[in-house]
Amino acid sequence: MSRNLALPKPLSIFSRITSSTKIQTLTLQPLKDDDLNIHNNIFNTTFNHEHFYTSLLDRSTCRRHLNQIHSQITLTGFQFNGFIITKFIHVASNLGEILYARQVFDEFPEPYVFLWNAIIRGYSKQNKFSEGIAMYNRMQNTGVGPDCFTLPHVLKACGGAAAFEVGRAVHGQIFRRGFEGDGFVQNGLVAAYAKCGRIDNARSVFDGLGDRTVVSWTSIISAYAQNGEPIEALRIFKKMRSCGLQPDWITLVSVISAYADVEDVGQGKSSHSCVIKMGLESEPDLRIALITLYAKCGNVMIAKSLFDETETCNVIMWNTMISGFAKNGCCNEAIILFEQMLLRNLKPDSVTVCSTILACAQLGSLEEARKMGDYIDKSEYKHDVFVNSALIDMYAKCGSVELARKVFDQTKTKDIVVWSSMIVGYGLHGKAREAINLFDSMKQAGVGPNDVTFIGLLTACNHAGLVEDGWRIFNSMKDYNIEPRHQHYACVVDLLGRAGCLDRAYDFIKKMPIDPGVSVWGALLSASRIYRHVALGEYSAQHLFLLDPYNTGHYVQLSNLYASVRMWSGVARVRVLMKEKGLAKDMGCSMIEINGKLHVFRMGDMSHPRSDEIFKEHKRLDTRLKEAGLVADTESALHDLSYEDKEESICNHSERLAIVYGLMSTPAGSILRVTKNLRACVNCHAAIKLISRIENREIVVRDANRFHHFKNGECSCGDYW
DNA sequence: TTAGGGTTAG
Repeated sequence: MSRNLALPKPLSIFSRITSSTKIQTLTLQPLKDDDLNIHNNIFNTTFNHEHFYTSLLDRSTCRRHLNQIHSQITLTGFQFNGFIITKFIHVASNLGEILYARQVFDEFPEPYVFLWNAIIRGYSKQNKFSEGIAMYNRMQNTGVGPDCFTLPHVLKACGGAAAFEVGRAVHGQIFRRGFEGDGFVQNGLVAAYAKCGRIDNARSVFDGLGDRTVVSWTSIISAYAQNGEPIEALRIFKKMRSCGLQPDWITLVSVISAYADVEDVGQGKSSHSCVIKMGLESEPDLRIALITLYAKCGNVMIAKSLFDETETCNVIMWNTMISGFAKNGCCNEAIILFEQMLLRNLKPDSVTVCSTILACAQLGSLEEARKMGDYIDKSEYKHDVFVNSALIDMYAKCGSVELARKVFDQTKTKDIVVWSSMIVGYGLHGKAREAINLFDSMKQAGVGPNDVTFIGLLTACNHAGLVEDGWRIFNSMKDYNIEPRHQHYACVVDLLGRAGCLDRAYDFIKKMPIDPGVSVWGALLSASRIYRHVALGEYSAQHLFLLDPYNTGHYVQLSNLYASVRMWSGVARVRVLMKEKGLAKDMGCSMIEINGKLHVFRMGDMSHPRSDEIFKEHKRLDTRLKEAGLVADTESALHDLSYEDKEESICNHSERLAIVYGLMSTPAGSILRVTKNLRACVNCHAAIKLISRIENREIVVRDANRFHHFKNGECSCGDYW
């Protein structure tokens, strides 16, 4: 028998060994130290060693068990028994002891295919894909050919490492060795190609399958779902059903995730009922898919109740809920959940901290960001590339490009995402020179740019008004074989439009090789509003109302454009349109953090406990501003108010209240940081510049679009936003 | 011993 290779004669000690029946009963119980002490309970000479060691290994739960079993194996001379050692490698790698498994593998003189399968499987299971592939190559170099069990494991490794070329080579071997009819191998190929993003290759393997099982269907459905084609995934799912096949729980995970991607909460809900009908609602991984679905569709409370109902949540479930909160703007809830995790002594993984960092970035509070930064600094994730790029993004979005740069400088292995995050960070703050210089250093470091790098560069040029640099950068994209996407075109339109080159912007749109989307028309409308170009503004708005009819922002922009040229009838028309669609203007809202507590203000907000003092101080400041020469521009949108009313409602804008409260509650000379949900208005921008001078304060405002650093009466945006 | 899924950064 091949698996009994090198089986030595039993040593004398084995003349007194437990009976097989006794071992059968033992397998039902967890391993105890006594079970390992085989010297004490040995009688029977018909003992089956393989059975005995398999039983012990099956019940092992830790490295200590493995150590003891391994020394027994060696002591009894079974270290060359292929069957026992294969089992050992299998169990050790399942327990995460892949290095130990490898050590035992290396001690085996001439491993045959079962042992190779076990070690390759071990590496694949532990996500050590390149090691798995390396072992596969070594196996072949030693003259051992793969069998139908080797191939699915090595294909999994190819998928995990996104090693398309290796996968294709394996595919060739499958043909040459005649495994092309094996269902397991074929499904493995579909999955491997899908994970490499080669959906066409995956599809052609699937199309060639004679016998399609639920696993085959699930493989191709998830292939489309993972590659950004959820609609095709769902179409294939329908086809599978029409062939009379019932989905199992893994199929449903992929289907629900496709519904989440297309944000079809209705169909998602019917899958949820299907899950309940099939009695699968307590399956943790299906819960994760459902929580993602509800969170992505904006039903964050349903997601939370599913989360709360779950007795023992695993890390991924916590991650799903934290990122679900963050994506729905519930940043505080996300951070609180992270803190709860720590309080319960649950160990966050790198995904958990990335999701929480994202929540901090969205919240915009530098204080909260610093806390997170300190936590990471003391954690094992200090050198994680994902975490570092998230931190760079967070600090930049929380107003401190300096802290972002500090993390950037401390990041040892800088991948493209780390470089791009920093470039995008500079872009956000209008630091175009720094962004372009960093781009040069990046190229010198041998890192090639990607599409996001260019978004950062173009945004930087936009905010700094560097039209020609931006134009040159956009045109250089083709040198790097990067196809511009909607956002890049929108950046260029914005760049040209803001600089007043409206005709050039419009020409540019006409020549675009792809259909202009919301962002492109939005940029043109915004430029038309700045330069009061009614015809172009109306034209852009027409497109926007078709493409994105429920976005309040477009209506407000058009209305402001009409108001700026005193076309009150136009303003009224837009109002009617909004009413018909059931839309209301977004309420401006600003936040400031004082001593770790967030204070939120809306326009004319009287709800703050210190409201009286705030308004008194506001009035005093207003008088000083007027004395310093500030005149409100009352010509925008508020045409149906009297001059005084207009002036009052402008002065009561939320950011002004937040700043007044900040001035009252912080020591002289300290920096104020305010976050606003909409874009800063012209009046407030002018007022804040003046406040920074007369109060001698640096004020950092994050609006919906970018950062403004106000200092000594000037703003970093150079009045260009 | 073997295949399919779910959470994360710009």
